[in-house]
Order: sequence, then structure tokens, then C-alpha cells
Amino acid sequence: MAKDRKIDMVILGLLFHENLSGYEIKKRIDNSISFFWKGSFGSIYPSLSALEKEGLIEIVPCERESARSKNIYSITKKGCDELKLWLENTKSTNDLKYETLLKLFFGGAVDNSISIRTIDEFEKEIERDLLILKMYKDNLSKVLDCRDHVFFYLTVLFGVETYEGYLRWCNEARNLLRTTYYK
Amino acid sequence: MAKDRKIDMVILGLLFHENLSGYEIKKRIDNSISFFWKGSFGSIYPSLSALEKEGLIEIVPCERESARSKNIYSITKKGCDELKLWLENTKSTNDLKYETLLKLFFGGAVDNSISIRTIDEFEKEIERDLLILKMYKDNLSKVLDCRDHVFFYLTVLFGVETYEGYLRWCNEARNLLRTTYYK
DNA sequence: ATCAGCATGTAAGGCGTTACATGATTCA
DNA sequence: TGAATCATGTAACGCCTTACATGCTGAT
Repeated sequence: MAKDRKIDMVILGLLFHENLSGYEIKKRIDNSISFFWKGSFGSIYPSLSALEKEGLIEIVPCERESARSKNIYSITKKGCDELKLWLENTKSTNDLKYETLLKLFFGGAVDNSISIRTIDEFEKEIERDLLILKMYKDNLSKVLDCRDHVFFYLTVLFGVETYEGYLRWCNEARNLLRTTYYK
Repeated sequence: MAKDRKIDMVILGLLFHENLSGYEIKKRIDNSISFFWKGSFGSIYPSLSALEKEGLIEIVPCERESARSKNIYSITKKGCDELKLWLENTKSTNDLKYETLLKLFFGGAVDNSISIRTIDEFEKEIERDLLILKMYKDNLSKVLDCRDHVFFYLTVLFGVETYEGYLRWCNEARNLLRTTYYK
């Protein structure tokens, strides 16, 4: 397996729950984990081929419905083992790239009003996404008796907690820029 | 200029404040912005060459101290313009990849104790980094009369706010996993 | 009939990391 | 004199994105 191709783990993780096609995997990523991980078709399909070649996943032979160009994959025993190995490894890499903060850090080169606009834009996006996260939170909190939902709930909680922190910061930051003398 | 090579902007931003060598740029990145952006020598040196070829930066002719293999760069007028253009563009990409959350999301495949260990590891790292951030915050808060420091302070505030959110979440998440029945 | 969504895949290219190679300087 | 740090750079490689190419299916 590729050394650090985390998309492999995303796919194995999703297939651990249910059999899926590449297209469905993309949808799962977009709907469930895109707040903290992304994936494109250009990375998903090659990864599926590679994982199959290595015997970590396999195509589910489709009964009836002939001539359909749709490949449903399932995880193999070997794939489960690989997934668990990764889960049990405590070392995780969290790679964050905030272009917003980069622009703010270099705000000395422009008028404060520019930096405030950068914050406004960030805030707008966060407010929009927070609404979605809170909706998820409400819905999931009603079905926490199912173990599977707990894990989804945890990541949503993470989103809500950090996004609310972002919004508090937006206000602090703007106030500071407003009370600071302009260039 | 390369379409999306943000390292170019990091370099231009740093050179806007002071003339620096590639090695010093690396240090500035590690000490000041590594919480939200990273850079390696393997990306810095090629970027410096490219930026110089395009006339956005230039080598400061070093007086005395001959035969020193040290290139100090300064930003040009053209470089400043490019930097400002980027700063004025409100569209920013914040690209977050939390392997920690990925592992938690797929926690259904292992015992809850594994997920708790993943959280513990994350918490340890955050606690360590938060100490540094708070030290920065304390020091910077005393010199906010200098405009330059305000921008650094803002990014540190961001770090403190989000990291404290992380820690609150660690406790919530662990509690949830402990009160949930084990596999 | 046509448009949106389902579905798979490839190609080009960009960005970045790690590891390697090399050598100067400084300080104990 | 030896170690740490300063200092620059290249090569290999890996990951991923964007854009493109193609065709089916189902609803209006």
C-alpha cells in the first residue's frame, strides 16, 4: 500500500460499514467528512484500483442488472486488518492551511479595512457551515443509541466547538483592527 | 507567477517587513506561522529562484564579507504590488486535514479504548502547543502599540481560541465514548 | 428530447515533502 | 577538533486537483 495515501483509509473506513461504488464513496465524503477531509474522483478511482490489486477490497459480483457499468466494492479481511492497524496507530497528522490567517498575518502591507473584509468573508462561510453542523448535531443527538452514530456525532461536535471559536475570534479580531490606528 | 503557490505569498509577505535569506525565511515560518502554515527548504529555495527570475524579489548585493554563500533577498515594487493584489482578494482557501478526526469517524471498527487513546494523543499535543501560544499572547499583548505586532497577535488569538475549543471537545468526546457501550 | 444526476476513468500538471549532498561558521 | 547550527540547493517521488472524455438513466 502507498505509504501515506490517507484516501486509502477513507475508502477502507467507509467500506467497513457498507459496500459502495466509487461515486457513492465520493458522496459519503462530501456529506459526512468534508469538514475535515476532502477527496476527488481523481484520487478515489485510482485508489480503488490499487486497493483491489492489493486484495484489500474486492468488487461485489452484481447479480441481475447486467451491463451496468457500476462497480460496487466490499472490504476484505485483509482490508479490515489494514484499517485497524491504522486506527490503532496513535500518531496522527493534522495538516492545517488557513489562507485567511496568512492574509491577516501579512495585513501590515494594506489598510486595516482590507483585513476586516478578509475576516468578514471568513465569518460568512463559517456561519453558513455552522448552521449545517448544528442541524447534523440535532439530528444525530436523537439517534445516539446506535453506536455508529456516536462517531459521526463526535466529529460534528468537533466542528461545532471549533466553528463557534472561529466566530468569537472574528469579533475579537475585528474589534482590534478597528481600535488600532489605520495605516 | 505560479497559479496557486502560496509559498510565494509567504515569502513576499515576510520580505515586505525585512530582507531575509532563505534560511531565515524558514525560521520565520517555523516560529511565527507554523500553526497555520508550513514550509520546507525544498519549496522555499525553488520559490526564491522563481520569484527572482520574475522580478518580484532581488538579491541584496552584500557589501564586505566576500565569498559568503548567503543570499539576502529584498522585495521589489512589482513584488509589493503582487502581494497587495493577493491580500485584497477576499477569496481564501482554508484547507484542513485532521487525521485525528478521520480515525475517530471510523472508530466503529475498533474498541472505544482505541479512540480514546487517539483523543488523548491529540490532547497532549494541543496542550503543549497551547502553552506556547499563550506565551506568545502574553508577550505580544504588551507591545500592541506597534502596528506590526497586532497582526501577529490576531493569529495567535485565533490559535488560543481554537485550541481551547479543541480541549473542551476532547473532554466531551471522551465522556461520550466512555458512557457509550463498548463493542 | 433534453437536462440533471449517475457513473467511471485518464491526463497533465502543480505543489510539496523527504532525503541527500555539500560546505562554512561558531563555540566549547 | 568536534558538534551544532548556518546555509543552499537538487532529485525523486508522492499526492492530489482540475479538466477532460464518455456514456447511461430517469424524470419532465
